[in-house]
Amino acid sequence: METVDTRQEILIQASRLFKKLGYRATTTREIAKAVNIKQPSLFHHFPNKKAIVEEIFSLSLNEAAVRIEEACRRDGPASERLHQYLVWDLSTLHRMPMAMSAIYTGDALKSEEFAELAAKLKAFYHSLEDLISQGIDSGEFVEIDPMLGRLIVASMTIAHLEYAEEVTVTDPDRIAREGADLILRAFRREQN
Amino acid sequence: METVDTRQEILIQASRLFKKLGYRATTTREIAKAVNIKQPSLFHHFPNKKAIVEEIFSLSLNEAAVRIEEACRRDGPASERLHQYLVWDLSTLHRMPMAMSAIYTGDALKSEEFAELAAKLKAFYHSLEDLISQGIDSGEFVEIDPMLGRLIVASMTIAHLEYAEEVTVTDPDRIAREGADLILRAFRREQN
DNA sequence: GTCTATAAGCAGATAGAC
DNA sequence: GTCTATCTGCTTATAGAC
Repeated sequence: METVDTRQEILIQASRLFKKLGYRATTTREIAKAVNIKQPSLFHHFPNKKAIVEEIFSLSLNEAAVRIEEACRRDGPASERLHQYLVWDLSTLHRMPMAMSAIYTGDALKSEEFAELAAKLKAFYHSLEDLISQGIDSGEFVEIDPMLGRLIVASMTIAHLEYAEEVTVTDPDRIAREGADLILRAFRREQN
Repeated sequence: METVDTRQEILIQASRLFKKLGYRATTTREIAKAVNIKQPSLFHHFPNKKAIVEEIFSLSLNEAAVRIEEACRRDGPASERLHQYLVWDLSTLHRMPMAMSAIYTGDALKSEEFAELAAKLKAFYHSLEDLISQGIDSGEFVEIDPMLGRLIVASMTIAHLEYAEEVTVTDPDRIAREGADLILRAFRREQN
């Protein structure tokens, strides 16, 4: 077995355990057992436990941060730009072999140990609130506090992610489109 | 200071720490420090750390489980029964001095240690899915998997709870009504 | 009802052989 | 690249004085 496979397997098994037990409650011994290696072997692939969660996080957040910022700056209806972003986000996440909902649901980034990751996430949330504000100003969305809008988008994204992790996804693109539609329903003003 | 006050204060401070750090990551020393007592004094009020989280959980779940089941069996439009339930749920949670979102967001009930609590929550979710199914069958709600509907209701409830914990709530009833309206928007079919 | 002292166990991480 | 053995520190919880 090549190194890269073990590395990938660590990320997959760790994400599933983080989802089930939480980051702090998941021990490096449990991760190692799921990967079928002994606990100290983990430290050949990652310098520490924190680095595992950071890599899973980066996998989903780095590109998302760029794309949401782009969506903020583009022209056109805010609801369409948000919809496009959500379709990309959901289809990307649905394709990943890791249990991505673990990251946002879990306890990891709430502790001060992960202040840097939390700051990145905060910047992402700021762009999302900006985009929602644009939609409220243009009359596309109902008038809610953009912060509440952001919390709803984030929580519904996680809910949809958890749903897709339970049922068998055959067409990630279709389920991503349905998810984006559902999220926008929650605060898009009726057109007719 | 009376015993009951210290007990209550432990529940409040513990819930805030559970929300911030997660159940497993919050140490009994940290809880004790927040309450201004020493760590072993906690064990005079609660037999163990688990009992603290169980009490916070029971505070919100016991009555909720009875009420959602009643809502399932009553007559009338399912959307109205769900709305009434959500208004009660949100206004009750918004009035509590504990950080109630901690319980559902957190890592606590995912571990096997809390299998009993998880079973109670599962029964609650079952009733919620039943009520959503009724609304889909009657044409009040859009046609989605009831499981996805349940995940959305639960995640939006938590989002609204987190929102109310951030901003200062002056009128719990009004904000509860607005929250229930917003949650139902997500999958109620337009009437006109 | 709160304290100090401490037990018993488990965590993440390192050393060094193979 | 994986192993066995082990260190150090921190965790929950108990014992028993006041």
